[in-house]
Amino acid sequence: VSPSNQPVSRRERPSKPALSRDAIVRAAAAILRSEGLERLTMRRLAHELDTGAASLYVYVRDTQELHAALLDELLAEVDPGLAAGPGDWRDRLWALVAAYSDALYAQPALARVALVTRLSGPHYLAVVDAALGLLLEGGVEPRSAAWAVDLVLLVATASAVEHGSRAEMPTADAQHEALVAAVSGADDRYPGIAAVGDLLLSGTPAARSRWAFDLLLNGALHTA
Amino acid sequence: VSPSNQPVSRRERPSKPALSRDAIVRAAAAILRSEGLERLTMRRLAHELDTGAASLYVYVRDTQELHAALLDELLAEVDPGLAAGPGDWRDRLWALVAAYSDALYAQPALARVALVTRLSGPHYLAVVDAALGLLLEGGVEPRSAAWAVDLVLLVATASAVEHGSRAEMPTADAQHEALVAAVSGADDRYPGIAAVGDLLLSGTPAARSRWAFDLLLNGALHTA
DNA sequence: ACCTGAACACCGTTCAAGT
DNA sequence: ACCTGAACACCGTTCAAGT
Repeated sequence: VSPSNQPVSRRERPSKPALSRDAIVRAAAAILRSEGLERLTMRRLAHELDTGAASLYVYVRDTQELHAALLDELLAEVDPGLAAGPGDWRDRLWALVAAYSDALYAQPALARVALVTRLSGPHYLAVVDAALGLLLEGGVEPRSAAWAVDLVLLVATASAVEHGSRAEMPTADAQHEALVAAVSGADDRYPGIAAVGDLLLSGTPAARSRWAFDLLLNGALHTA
Repeated sequence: VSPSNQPVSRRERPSKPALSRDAIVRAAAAILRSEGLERLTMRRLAHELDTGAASLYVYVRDTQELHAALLDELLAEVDPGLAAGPGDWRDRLWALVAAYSDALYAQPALARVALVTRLSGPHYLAVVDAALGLLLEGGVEPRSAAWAVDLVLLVATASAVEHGSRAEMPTADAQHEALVAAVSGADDRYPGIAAVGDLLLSGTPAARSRWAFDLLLNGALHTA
């Protein structure tokens, strides 16, 4: 075996990186960006790294752990500095939450991960921390703030799951029309629905998100 | 072919029902109750009905449609009559929402379906209708009520997904401990988290649910 | 210690062919 | 029209065997 053996083989396949947890997460993030989480399978990822799927399990416990790592990477896009931007504390908190929402709307499949796993990555903690700081600045009681931050992020996450999933589904339009038909056909069987009528499905997603955010803040300020 | 041919074959296999959408949904519900949604696959369901998986596609578009049908069956457990029970409108709305939560907590996998598909089944509509009626009775503006009912059910659904998923996951404890460690180790890097400390993870799920519900109602009453 | 091929135990959905 | 077997195109994870 000559000493030049390894360099030569590197020159033959210059794209093959050494296997490591970092390299795996980076390659996974690249596939996520270009093809979506659905196409990011262990086999596909291993293929990209010129190895077999089994080799990945040396560095990653399972798919869920990999997804959690990718989600925290995604949340790096949310700038906690928004908490120190212009406007009053409500506006700044909204800017932060909107940035968090945007990140998840871009990857609805990862939003699902955010709902299912307990996150504790540095970027997630940075978002929680910044939001908490603003709630306290706004005069929300510490215990209310602690519980409210969870609720605000839960609503943002669940909304991203909801809308993102529908955007991906081929049957989403048919489902929406079924609901529209049910609501406009509401009569004595559903008096409450009949009473509010079109209001139930009114408003843009953006308007409803902002309204929900204001409701949550008002609620946090008025609930012991 | 003798006239007694069919009865005889029925006696030979008395458990084989005629294939129909209804029979399929009923058999699916039985598997769901006894083994959970994870084990309810098209192949498994077909096996139970003494047929091949392909035959199911005559009556059901795909797994998602089947899941939506099962979810509406599950919501039959939520009694809209709770809206007419004792107590003031808040108590009755809470009873209704708690019943909805309980149903979803019992089947977290179906709660995930509730988040991802637009529901329009009769039992879902009955819950929405009853909740709307109570909000209007409580003096919430019609538009606020229309949007708030969505938000209240979204929070209940997302909470069921969150807790149910964690109960199912083998790594849930490790994840929770990672978060506990991160929160109690918070220092200057996360001043907001350090400020509230243990409050972030305090309270039972039941206490937090009830608090979130009150916050949502207070918010609905204080948001135009 | 790290890496691998092959295997295990499955999936949802489609489709040509039968009745 | 309804039903079927077989196929298509895949999965995540484990494990004995190699280096």
